[in-house]
Amino acid sequence: MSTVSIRLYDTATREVRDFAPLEEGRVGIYVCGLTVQGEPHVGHVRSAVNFDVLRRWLTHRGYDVSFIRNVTDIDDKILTKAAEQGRPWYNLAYDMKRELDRAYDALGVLPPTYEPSATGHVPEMLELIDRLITRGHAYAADDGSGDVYFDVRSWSDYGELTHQRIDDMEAAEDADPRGKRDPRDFALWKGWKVATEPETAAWPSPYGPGRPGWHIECSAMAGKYLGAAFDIHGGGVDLRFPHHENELAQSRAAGHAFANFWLHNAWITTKGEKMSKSLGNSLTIPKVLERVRGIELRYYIVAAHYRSHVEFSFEALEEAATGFRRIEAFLDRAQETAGEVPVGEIPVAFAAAMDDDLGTPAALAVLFDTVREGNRADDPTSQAAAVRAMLAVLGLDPAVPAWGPRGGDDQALTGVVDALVKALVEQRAEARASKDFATADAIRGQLAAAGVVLTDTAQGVTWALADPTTEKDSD
RNA sequence: GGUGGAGUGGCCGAGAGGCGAGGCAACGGACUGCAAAUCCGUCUACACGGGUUCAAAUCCCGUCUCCACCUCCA
Repeated sequence: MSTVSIRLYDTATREVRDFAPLEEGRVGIYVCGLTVQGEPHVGHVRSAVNFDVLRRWLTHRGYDVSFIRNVTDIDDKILTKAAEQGRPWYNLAYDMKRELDRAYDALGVLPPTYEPSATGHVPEMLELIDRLITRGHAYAADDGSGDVYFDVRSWSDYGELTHQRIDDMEAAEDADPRGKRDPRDFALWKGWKVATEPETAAWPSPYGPGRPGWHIECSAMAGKYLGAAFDIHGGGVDLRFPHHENELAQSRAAGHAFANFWLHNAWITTKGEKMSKSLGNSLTIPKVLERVRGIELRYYIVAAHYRSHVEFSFEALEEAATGFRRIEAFLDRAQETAGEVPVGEIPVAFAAAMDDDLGTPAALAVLFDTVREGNRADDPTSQAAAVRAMLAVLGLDPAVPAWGPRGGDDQALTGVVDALVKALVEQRAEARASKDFATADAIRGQLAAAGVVLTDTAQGVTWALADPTTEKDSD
């Protein structure tokens, strides 16, 4: 196990480096999850899928992976949106968290080892803040606001993650310096604004009632569940600065070595702009899943390298889905000719691609090569087994029960339809045997009209539901 | 102003000095009663201008265009 060398791109050093865990055989990963303030969209889910693949690959390589992904369930936006909607902030946050869980499930993202939430870790954050104040890297504002800030000037390494110098940074646009000593100082603790904020959003602290700043939660929770030093910290590119830079600064200033590798996934944009800006909710997960299945959306995401910017379009998504169905069709055929296909060994070339900074595109090329080889073979069992192994490690094995029956249909119903279709298939076979092709085609036509597609193969006739995406152009 | 990233064939999307990634689409062929699927084959590109090299999509210089971040956006 320890001889395999996985290489990963580390944002901090700006290079692909050999990955070695701090502790033999174990890997700790902390990924910044979402602020649960709205419905999750394709972009949000990309991060989750990318890091899910990382986790699965490390697990496949024999590491015992501890995977922590947080939920930010209190912040300015949650408070603002909840107020707009006239409901308690915790109701909005909880609601959106459940929505997010559904999205993760729909995309086959494994549950993390643990999913800590900010509101559940206020004491840990306060402890860290206290430590920073004691060490001279943070201060309580003297403007009576109850805010506590991190003192960036006190930490000479500030900017090390994104390689920026403090003096080159633009000062905050919000202009209101409040009680900051330097405009770049960031909030560790935000005093309760009695006039505008609900009492439920304030926690007691030595600095007065308030709530945590954004960055401090990740430092506190990563420290609690993964230790002062851990292997990998992940998130979207936008989080590099300020979020990760600040996490790093406050953690190091508190005396923790913190993350060894920093991984960042690139964006999915639509029409050249960030999804969060895109009009309306057309790209929320539930909406997108009206067009393709979750496993197909996942495939689309996995087909691009995690560090490559992806320009989302439904055309490209459906094209990808078509490609994925080719893999599924191969597995179906293999199963029909050879019975249950086991999960086999992963080809060396596939593993090499994955070891090289999670080269999923190259890995998929190996997968498709294997599919073609299997389609050519008299007995496709070994190729099918390899394909299943490769899919499994990408979280794309359609045989995994979590994906449910094909097309989302009920298993029992499928059995009934199967019996009915088989009866018609027999009638058609008789017609074909007596060269009555008009009747044979009529039967096939009837089935097609009902959404059942027949395929004649050397081994007999099979049926499948028509491609749902081509049926759904009505709206 | 600072820090990063990108421009690849009809489309998506890899690669990062030589030996044509892969997928989707299209076209031709095989198979088929027909179709579908599958297989075989075809089309085959690196934003622009210079340069280095036996050899450049890949390295260097310059130009253009686009994107992200710069204090609570994955």
